[in-house]
Amino acid sequence: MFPLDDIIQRAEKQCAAHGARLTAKRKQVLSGLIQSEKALSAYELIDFCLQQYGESIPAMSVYRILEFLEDEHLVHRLNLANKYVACAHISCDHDHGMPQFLICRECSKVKEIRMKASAITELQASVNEAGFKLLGPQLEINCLCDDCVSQAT
Amino acid sequence: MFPLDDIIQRAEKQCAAHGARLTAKRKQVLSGLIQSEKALSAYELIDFCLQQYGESIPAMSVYRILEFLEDEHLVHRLNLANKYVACAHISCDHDHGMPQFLICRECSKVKEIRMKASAITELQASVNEAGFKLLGPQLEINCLCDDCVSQAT
DNA sequence: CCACCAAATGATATGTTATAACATAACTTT
DNA sequence: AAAGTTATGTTATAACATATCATTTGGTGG
Repeated sequence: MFPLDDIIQRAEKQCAAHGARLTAKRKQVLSGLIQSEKALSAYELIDFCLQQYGESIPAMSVYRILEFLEDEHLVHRLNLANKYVACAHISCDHDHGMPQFLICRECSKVKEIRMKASAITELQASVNEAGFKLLGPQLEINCLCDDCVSQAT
Repeated sequence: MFPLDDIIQRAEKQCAAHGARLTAKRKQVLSGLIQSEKALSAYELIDFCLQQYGESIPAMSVYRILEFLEDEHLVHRLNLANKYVACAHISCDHDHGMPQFLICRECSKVKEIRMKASAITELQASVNEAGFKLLGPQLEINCLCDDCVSQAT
Protein backbone atom coordinates (compact mmCIF):
# COMPACT_ATOMS: atom_id res chain seq x y z
CA MET A 1 0.00 0.00 0.00
CA PHE A 2 2.19 2.82 1.25
CA PRO A 3 5.91 2.45 1.81
CA LEU A 4 6.86 2.24 5.43
CA ASP A 5 8.83 5.46 5.38
CA ASP A 6 5.89 7.43 4.06
CA ILE A 7 3.68 6.16 6.81
CA ILE A 8 6.25 6.94 9.47
CA GLN A 9 6.78 10.41 8.09
CA ARG A 10 3.09 10.95 8.11
CA ALA A 11 2.85 9.75 11.68
CA GLU A 12 5.64 12.09 12.65
CA LYS A 13 3.78 15.03 11.20
CA GLN A 14 0.64 14.00 12.99
CA CYS A 15 2.50 13.97 16.29
CA ALA A 16 4.32 17.21 15.67
CA ALA A 17 1.00 18.85 14.94
CA HIS A 18 0.24 18.87 18.63
CA GLY A 19 3.68 18.98 20.11
CA ALA A 20 4.18 15.26 20.63
CA ARG A 21 7.45 13.64 19.71
CA LEU A 22 7.78 10.47 17.71
CA THR A 23 11.08 9.37 19.18
CA ALA A 24 13.39 6.69 17.84
CA LYS A 25 11.98 3.97 20.07
CA ARG A 26 8.45 4.96 19.30
CA LYS A 27 9.26 4.80 15.62
CA GLN A 28 10.73 1.35 16.05
CA VAL A 29 7.66 0.05 17.80
CA LEU A 30 5.34 1.61 15.27
CA SER A 31 7.43 0.30 12.39
CA GLY A 32 7.31 -3.13 13.89
CA LEU A 33 3.57 -3.12 13.98
CA ILE A 34 3.29 -1.76 10.46
CA GLN A 35 5.73 -4.25 9.02
CA SER A 36 4.28 -7.25 10.76
CA GLU A 37 0.90 -6.65 9.16
CA LYS A 38 -0.77 -8.45 11.97
CA ALA A 39 -1.47 -7.97 15.63
CA LEU A 40 1.46 -8.44 17.99
CA SER A 41 1.61 -8.66 21.73
CA ALA A 42 3.85 -6.28 23.62
CA TYR A 43 6.33 -9.07 24.14
CA GLU A 44 6.30 -10.07 20.49
CA LEU A 45 7.14 -6.47 19.72
CA ILE A 46 10.08 -6.58 22.08
CA ASP A 47 11.38 -9.62 20.20
CA PHE A 48 10.79 -7.90 16.92
CA CYS A 49 12.75 -4.81 17.89
CA LEU A 50 15.58 -6.96 19.13
CA GLN A 51 15.72 -8.93 15.87
CA GLN A 52 15.21 -5.98 13.59
CA TYR A 53 17.17 -3.22 15.29
CA GLY A 54 19.34 -5.11 17.71
CA GLU A 55 17.82 -2.92 20.37
CA SER A 56 16.33 -4.33 23.53
CA ILE A 57 13.41 -2.29 24.84
CA PRO A 58 12.13 -3.12 28.32
CA ALA A 59 8.55 -4.33 28.58
CA MET A 60 7.57 -1.29 30.57
CA SER A 61 8.76 1.03 27.82
CA VAL A 62 6.92 -0.90 25.16
CA TYR A 63 3.70 -0.58 27.09
CA ARG A 64 4.27 3.12 27.56
CA ILE A 65 5.08 3.55 23.93
CA LEU A 66 2.01 1.61 22.88
CA GLU A 67 -0.08 3.81 25.10
CA PHE A 68 1.44 6.89 23.53
CA LEU A 69 0.83 5.58 20.03
CA GLU A 70 -2.73 4.74 20.93
CA ASP A 71 -3.30 8.26 22.21
CA GLU A 72 -1.96 9.50 18.90
CA HIS A 73 -4.35 7.20 17.07
CA LEU A 74 -1.49 5.43 15.38
CA VAL A 75 -2.20 1.99 16.82
CA HIS A 76 -5.20 0.17 18.21
CA ARG A 77 -5.29 -2.07 21.21
CA LEU A 78 -7.27 -5.24 20.61
CA ASN A 79 -8.70 -6.34 23.90
CA LEU A 80 -10.01 -9.55 22.44
CA ALA A 81 -6.50 -10.81 21.81
CA ASN A 82 -4.39 -8.72 24.17
CA LYS A 83 -2.48 -7.54 21.16
CA TYR A 84 -1.79 -4.33 19.29
CA VAL A 85 -2.12 -3.41 15.65
CA ALA A 86 -1.09 -0.42 13.55
CA CYS A 87 -3.97 1.78 12.49
CA ALA A 88 -4.78 1.00 8.89
CA HIS A 89 -5.42 4.66 8.12
CA ILE A 90 -2.35 6.55 9.19
CA SER A 91 -1.91 7.63 5.59
CA CYS A 92 -5.29 9.14 4.95
CA ASP A 93 -7.04 12.17 6.26
CA HIS A 94 -10.66 11.30 6.62
CA ASP A 95 -12.43 10.54 9.86
CA HIS A 96 -12.77 6.86 10.52
CA GLY A 97 -15.98 6.43 12.41
CA MET A 98 -16.38 3.19 14.23
CA PRO A 99 -13.67 0.71 13.36
CA GLN A 100 -14.42 -2.98 13.28
CA PHE A 101 -11.61 -5.42 13.66
CA LEU A 102 -11.75 -8.90 12.26
CA ILE A 103 -9.12 -10.83 14.14
CA CYS A 104 -7.89 -14.21 13.02
CA ARG A 105 -7.68 -16.34 16.09
CA GLU A 106 -5.04 -18.53 14.50
CA CYS A 107 -2.52 -16.13 13.02
CA SER A 108 -3.52 -12.75 14.46
CA LYS A 109 -4.03 -11.26 11.03
CA VAL A 110 -6.29 -8.25 11.41
CA LYS A 111 -8.54 -6.49 8.99
CA GLU A 112 -9.99 -3.13 9.85
CA ILE A 113 -13.39 -2.82 8.21
CA ARG A 114 -16.22 -0.35 8.37
CA MET A 115 -19.80 -1.05 9.31
CA LYS A 116 -22.69 0.57 7.53
CA ALA A 117 -23.90 3.62 9.36
CA SER A 118 -27.34 2.07 9.57
CA ALA A 119 -25.97 -1.00 11.27
CA ILE A 120 -24.19 1.13 13.83
CA THR A 121 -27.32 3.09 14.56
CA GLU A 122 -29.25 -0.10 15.00
CA LEU A 123 -26.64 -1.55 17.30
CA GLN A 124 -26.54 1.62 19.32
CA ALA A 125 -30.31 1.51 19.73
CA SER A 126 -30.20 -2.07 21.00
CA VAL A 127 -27.46 -1.19 23.42
CA ASN A 128 -29.24 1.84 24.81
CA GLU A 129 -32.44 -0.11 25.15
CA ALA A 130 -30.60 -2.64 27.26
CA GLY A 131 -29.50 0.07 29.65
CA PHE A 132 -25.94 0.41 28.43
CA LYS A 133 -23.95 2.97 26.49
CA LEU A 134 -21.59 2.07 23.71
CA LEU A 135 -18.04 2.78 24.72
CA GLY A 136 -14.93 3.00 22.74
CA PRO A 137 -15.62 3.08 19.11
CA GLN A 138 -14.49 -0.36 18.42
CA LEU A 139 -15.97 -3.76 17.82
CA GLU A 140 -13.65 -6.74 17.83
CA ILE A 141 -14.76 -9.87 16.12
CA ASN A 142 -13.31 -13.32 16.55
CA CYS A 143 -12.69 -14.86 13.14
CA LEU A 144 -10.57 -17.17 11.12
CA CYS A 145 -8.96 -15.72 8.04
CA ASP A 146 -9.44 -17.60 4.80
CA ASP A 147 -5.79 -18.67 4.76
CA CYS A 148 -6.10 -20.36 8.10
CA VAL A 149 -9.41 -21.92 7.11
CA SER A 150 -7.77 -23.48 4.04
CA GLN A 151 -4.84 -24.74 6.05
CA ALA A 152 -7.14 -26.39 8.54
CA THR A 153 -8.54 -28.63 5.81
CA MET B 1 -35.85 -13.95 37.94
CA PHE B 2 -35.40 -17.58 38.94
CA PRO B 3 -34.31 -18.64 42.39
CA LEU B 4 -30.76 -19.88 42.49
CA ASP B 5 -31.75 -23.41 43.46
CA ASP B 6 -34.06 -23.74 40.49
CA ILE B 7 -31.32 -22.73 38.12
CA ILE B 8 -28.84 -25.10 39.69
CA GLN B 9 -31.32 -27.93 39.57
CA ARG B 10 -31.94 -27.18 35.95
CA ALA B 11 -28.24 -27.12 35.22
CA GLU B 12 -27.87 -30.45 36.96
CA LYS B 13 -30.53 -31.98 34.77
CA GLN B 14 -28.89 -30.56 31.69
CA CYS B 15 -25.61 -32.16 32.66
CA ALA B 16 -27.15 -35.47 33.62
CA ALA B 17 -28.85 -35.57 30.23
CA HIS B 18 -25.56 -36.45 28.65
CA GLY B 19 -23.81 -38.17 31.46
CA ALA B 20 -21.87 -35.20 32.82
CA ARG B 21 -21.72 -34.59 36.54
CA LEU B 22 -22.33 -31.28 38.20
CA THR B 23 -20.17 -31.90 41.24
CA ALA B 24 -20.13 -29.91 44.45
CA LYS B 25 -17.23 -27.70 43.35
CA ARG B 26 -18.77 -27.13 39.97
CA LYS B 27 -21.98 -26.12 41.65
CA GLN B 28 -20.13 -23.69 43.86
CA VAL B 29 -18.42 -22.04 40.93
CA LEU B 30 -21.62 -21.86 38.93
CA SER B 31 -23.55 -20.53 41.92
CA GLY B 32 -20.91 -17.89 42.42
CA LEU B 33 -21.31 -16.66 38.89
CA ILE B 34 -25.09 -16.70 39.08
CA GLN B 35 -25.20 -14.87 42.38
CA SER B 36 -22.68 -12.24 41.44
CA GLU B 37 -24.80 -11.17 38.48
CA LYS B 38 -21.74 -9.85 36.77
CA ALA B 39 -18.62 -11.19 35.15
CA LEU B 40 -15.91 -12.47 37.45
CA SER B 41 -12.35 -13.47 36.80
CA ALA B 42 -11.22 -16.95 37.79
CA TYR B 43 -9.42 -15.45 40.75
CA GLU B 44 -12.41 -13.44 41.84
CA LEU B 45 -14.34 -16.69 41.81
CA ILE B 46 -11.75 -18.30 44.03
CA ASP B 47 -12.22 -15.48 46.52
CA PHE B 48 -15.95 -15.79 46.26
CA CYS B 49 -15.94 -19.51 47.00
CA LEU B 50 -13.66 -18.94 49.96
CA GLN B 51 -15.95 -16.25 51.39
CA GLN B 52 -19.19 -18.01 50.63
CA TYR B 53 -18.39 -21.64 51.30
CA GLY B 54 -15.18 -21.46 53.26
CA GLU B 55 -13.72 -23.70 50.62
CA SER B 56 -10.48 -22.90 48.87
CA ILE B 57 -10.38 -24.09 45.28
CA PRO B 58 -7.03 -23.97 43.51
CA ALA B 59 -6.77 -21.75 40.44
CA MET B 60 -6.14 -24.72 38.24
CA SER B 61 -9.37 -26.35 39.33
CA VAL B 62 -11.37 -23.21 38.79
CA TYR B 63 -10.10 -22.97 35.24
CA ARG B 64 -10.96 -26.60 34.61
CA ILE B 65 -14.38 -26.16 36.12
CA LEU B 66 -15.01 -23.07 34.04
CA GLU B 67 -14.02 -24.99 30.96
CA PHE B 68 -16.42 -27.76 31.89
CA LEU B 69 -19.25 -25.32 32.51
CA GLU B 70 -18.55 -23.64 29.22
CA ASP B 71 -18.72 -26.96 27.41
CA GLU B 72 -22.07 -27.50 29.10
CA HIS B 73 -23.24 -24.07 27.94
CA LEU B 74 -23.77 -22.98 31.49
CA VAL B 75 -21.28 -20.14 31.44
CA HIS B 76 -19.70 -17.90 28.82
CA ARG B 77 -16.14 -16.82 28.64
CA LEU B 78 -15.79 -13.12 27.83
CA ASN B 79 -12.53 -12.66 26.00
CA LEU B 80 -12.86 -8.90 26.02
CA ALA B 81 -12.61 -8.78 29.77
CA ASN B 82 -10.90 -12.06 30.58
CA LYS B 83 -13.83 -12.88 32.78
CA TYR B 84 -16.63 -15.41 32.99
CA VAL B 85 -20.36 -15.00 33.29
CA ALA B 86 -23.27 -17.36 33.90
CA CYS B 87 -25.41 -18.02 30.87
CA ALA B 88 -28.55 -15.94 31.16
CA HIS B 89 -30.68 -18.73 29.75
CA ILE B 90 -30.03 -21.78 31.84
CA SER B 91 -33.68 -21.75 32.76
CA CYS B 92 -35.24 -21.76 29.35
CA ASP B 93 -35.36 -24.28 26.60
CA HIS B 94 -35.09 -22.43 23.35
CA ASP B 95 -32.02 -22.20 21.18
CA HIS B 96 -30.08 -19.03 21.68
CA GLY B 97 -28.55 -18.19 18.38
CA MET B 98 -25.74 -15.69 18.47
CA PRO B 99 -25.34 -14.12 21.88
CA GLN B 100 -24.22 -10.54 22.22
CA PHE B 101 -22.67 -9.41 25.42
CA LEU B 102 -22.73 -5.85 26.60
CA ILE B 103 -19.97 -5.57 29.14
CA CYS B 104 -19.65 -2.66 31.50
CA ARG B 105 -16.03 -1.75 31.57
CA GLU B 106 -16.38 -0.22 35.01
CA CYS B 107 -18.30 -2.78 37.04
CA SER B 108 -18.28 -5.88 34.81
CA LYS B 109 -22.04 -6.02 34.74
CA VAL B 110 -23.05 -8.03 31.70
CA LYS B 111 -26.22 -8.12 29.68
CA GLU B 112 -26.80 -10.87 27.19
CA ILE B 113 -28.87 -9.53 24.31
CA ARG B 114 -29.92 -10.84 20.95
CA MET B 115 -29.24 -9.32 17.57
CA LYS B 116 -31.78 -9.32 14.80
CA ALA B 117 -31.22 -12.19 12.39
CA SER B 118 -30.92 -9.68 9.57
CA ALA B 119 -28.13 -7.85 11.35
CA ILE B 120 -26.24 -11.07 11.82
CA THR B 121 -26.61 -11.97 8.17
CA GLU B 122 -25.37 -8.57 7.20
CA LEU B 123 -22.40 -8.79 9.52
CA GLN B 124 -21.58 -12.22 8.24
CA ALA B 125 -21.63 -10.93 4.68
CA SER B 126 -19.22 -8.10 5.51
CA VAL B 127 -16.93 -10.51 7.25
CA ASN B 128 -16.87 -12.98 4.39
CA GLU B 129 -16.29 -10.21 1.91
CA ALA B 130 -13.24 -9.18 3.87
CA GLY B 131 -11.78 -12.67 3.55
CA PHE B 132 -12.62 -13.87 7.03
CA LYS B 133 -15.05 -16.31 8.57
CA LEU B 134 -17.03 -15.57 11.68
CA LEU B 135 -15.89 -17.74 14.52
CA GLY B 136 -17.49 -18.46 17.80
CA PRO B 137 -20.98 -17.24 17.93
CA GLN B 138 -20.37 -14.35 20.18
CA LEU B 139 -19.93 -10.64 19.92
CA GLU B 140 -18.60 -8.77 22.92
CA ILE B 141 -19.20 -5.10 23.16
CA ASN B 142 -17.39 -2.63 25.37
CA CYS B 143 -19.93 -0.48 27.19
CA LEU B 144 -20.71 1.46 30.28
CA CYS B 145 -23.88 0.50 32.09
CA ASP B 146 -26.26 3.32 32.92
CA ASP B 147 -25.46 3.04 36.62
CA CYS B 148 -21.80 3.66 36.02
CA VAL B 149 -22.60 6.47 33.61
CA SER B 150 -24.64 8.22 36.30
CA GLN B 151 -21.96 7.75 38.89
CA ALA B 152 -19.37 9.26 36.59
CA THR B 153 -21.28 12.55 36.56
C1' DC C 1 27.23 27.87 27.47
C1' DC C 2 25.13 25.80 31.20
C1' DA C 3 21.85 25.01 34.79
C1' DC C 4 17.34 23.62 34.95
C1' DC C 5 12.96 21.43 33.99
C1' DA C 6 10.11 18.28 31.77
C1' DA C 7 9.60 14.37 29.01
C1' DA C 8 11.22 9.86 27.89
C1' DT C 9 13.30 5.77 29.05
C1' DG C 10 15.37 2.22 32.09
C1' DA C 11 15.33 -1.05 35.96
C1' DT C 12 13.14 -3.70 39.28
C1' DA C 13 9.40 -5.62 41.51
C1' DT C 14 5.01 -7.23 41.54
C1' DG C 15 0.24 -8.21 40.04
C1' DT C 16 -3.00 -10.71 37.03
C1' DT C 17 -4.54 -14.23 33.88
C1' DA C 18 -3.71 -18.79 32.09
C1' DT C 19 -1.73 -23.44 31.06
C1' DA C 20 1.42 -27.53 31.41
C1' DA C 21 2.70 -31.59 33.71
C1' DC C 22 2.23 -34.81 36.93
C1' DA C 23 0.13 -36.78 41.34
C1' DT C 24 -3.75 -38.14 44.08
C1' DA C 25 -8.56 -38.86 45.26
C1' DA C 26 -13.26 -40.31 44.30
C1' DC C 27 -16.57 -42.49 42.06
C1' DT C 28 -18.27 -46.76 38.74
C1' DT C 29 -18.47 -51.01 37.06
C1' DT C 30 -17.80 -55.52 37.40
C1' DA D 1 -11.78 -55.31 46.07
C1' DA D 2 -9.46 -54.41 41.28
C1' DA D 3 -9.40 -51.74 37.31
C1' DG D 4 -10.83 -47.92 34.77
C1' DT D 5 -12.51 -43.31 34.42
C1' DT D 6 -13.29 -38.74 35.96
C1' DA D 7 -12.30 -35.02 39.08
C1' DT D 8 -9.30 -32.52 41.83
C1' DG D 9 -4.80 -31.13 43.92
C1' DT D 10 0.05 -29.41 43.52
C1' DT D 11 3.69 -27.15 41.59
C1' DA D 12 5.86 -24.66 38.18
C1' DT D 13 5.86 -21.51 34.68
C1' DA D 14 4.25 -18.75 30.67
C1' DA D 15 2.06 -14.61 29.03
C1' DC D 16 0.26 -10.12 29.77
C1' DA D 17 0.39 -5.79 32.50
C1' DT D 18 1.29 -2.01 35.93
C1' DA D 19 3.55 0.50 39.98
C1' DT D 20 7.41 2.84 41.50
C1' DC D 21 11.52 5.01 41.53
C1' DA D 22 15.95 6.08 39.16
C1' DT D 23 18.38 7.90 35.20
C1' DT D 24 18.95 10.01 30.81
C1' DT D 25 17.86 13.22 27.24
C1' DG D 26 16.48 17.34 24.95
C1' DG D 27 14.86 21.76 24.87
C1' DT D 28 14.69 26.59 27.36
C1' DG D 29 15.81 30.72 29.85
C1' DG D 30 19.45 32.97 32.30
